[in-house]
Amino acid sequence: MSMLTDDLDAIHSQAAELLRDGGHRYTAARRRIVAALIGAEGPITIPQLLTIADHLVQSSTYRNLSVLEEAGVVARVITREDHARYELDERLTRHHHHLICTDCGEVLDFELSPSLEASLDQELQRAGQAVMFRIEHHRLDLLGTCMGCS
Amino acid sequence: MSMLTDDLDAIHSQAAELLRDGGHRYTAARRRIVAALIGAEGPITIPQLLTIADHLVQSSTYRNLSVLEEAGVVARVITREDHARYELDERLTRHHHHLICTDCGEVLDFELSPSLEASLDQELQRAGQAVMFRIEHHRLDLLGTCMGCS
DNA sequence: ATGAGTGCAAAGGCTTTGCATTAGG
DNA sequence: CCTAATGCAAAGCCTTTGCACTCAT
Repeated sequence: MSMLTDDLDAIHSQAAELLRDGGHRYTAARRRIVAALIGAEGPITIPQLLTIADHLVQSSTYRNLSVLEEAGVVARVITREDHARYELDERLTRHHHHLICTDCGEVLDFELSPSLEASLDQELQRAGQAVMFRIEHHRLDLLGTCMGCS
Repeated sequence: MSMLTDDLDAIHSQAAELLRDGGHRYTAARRRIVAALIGAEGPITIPQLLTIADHLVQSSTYRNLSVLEEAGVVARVITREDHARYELDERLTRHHHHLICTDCGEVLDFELSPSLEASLDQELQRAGQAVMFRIEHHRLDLLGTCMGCS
């Protein structure tokens, strides 16, 4: 999720605020994590994160990603691999979906047309009500083969 | 995915055939796994599976689920938990989606209206082409709170 | 007979935790 | 100051693997 330079400060500010709300601090290590996620093309694994960003300790990074997730700054993305993937939470970016390559595991972002997104939401609400399920959000992924692997 | 009694034989037959195609056997243990999945309301974890069905050894069950998945008999479902979940593959059942309780982790099946499913597919194809991604299938889940947890 | 399948136990590998130290507010 | 955060190492936990035995064809 690469961003305009203008948005960077906004993202960091929101991250700081979300953390404060949860009684946490926006430390240098957490800022490094967020910065790395801003620069990524899509959700990245923890090994990738540890490679991209310097001065990140594995255990602290796991802990920080937990805190950041709980605070709503980042979101854990489930694919099918061993490694968990993380991205910035949609409240700091935009609602989007994922293209997951079943070959190499890489994940790309994409967006749906607003109209389809709307009718989808509508019907999902209906489907949820039918089974007394309170829907918080949905997750739509495409599984297939990416350009490099096909 | 509970089924009509009439469908049971068909499912087992298809399972046997899919396995044969891959050079595998439809053994008693594998039949027990499939039977347990037929009886489930949705994707179940391996601990659940080991509890529901008797005479299943953990390591063999893991191995068998791998074989069954590779053969296309079962599908691994990704949620957010520690335990993997499995269900019968859609080719033995029907295309459907999941309601995932973010509280207790349970997963229920549901279906979308055929018309929305169609327009969704259409737009997803388009979205995939835009980034040179060959789409095999999609995955749509609802995250929220189930009746018991709300 | 012959290779797939099984069971038990041990090992792998991602993730989490204990604990002493450091640092942010 | 005082609590959150950090680093290092060790432990956890789901899952996989080695190996000898059994079973299906």
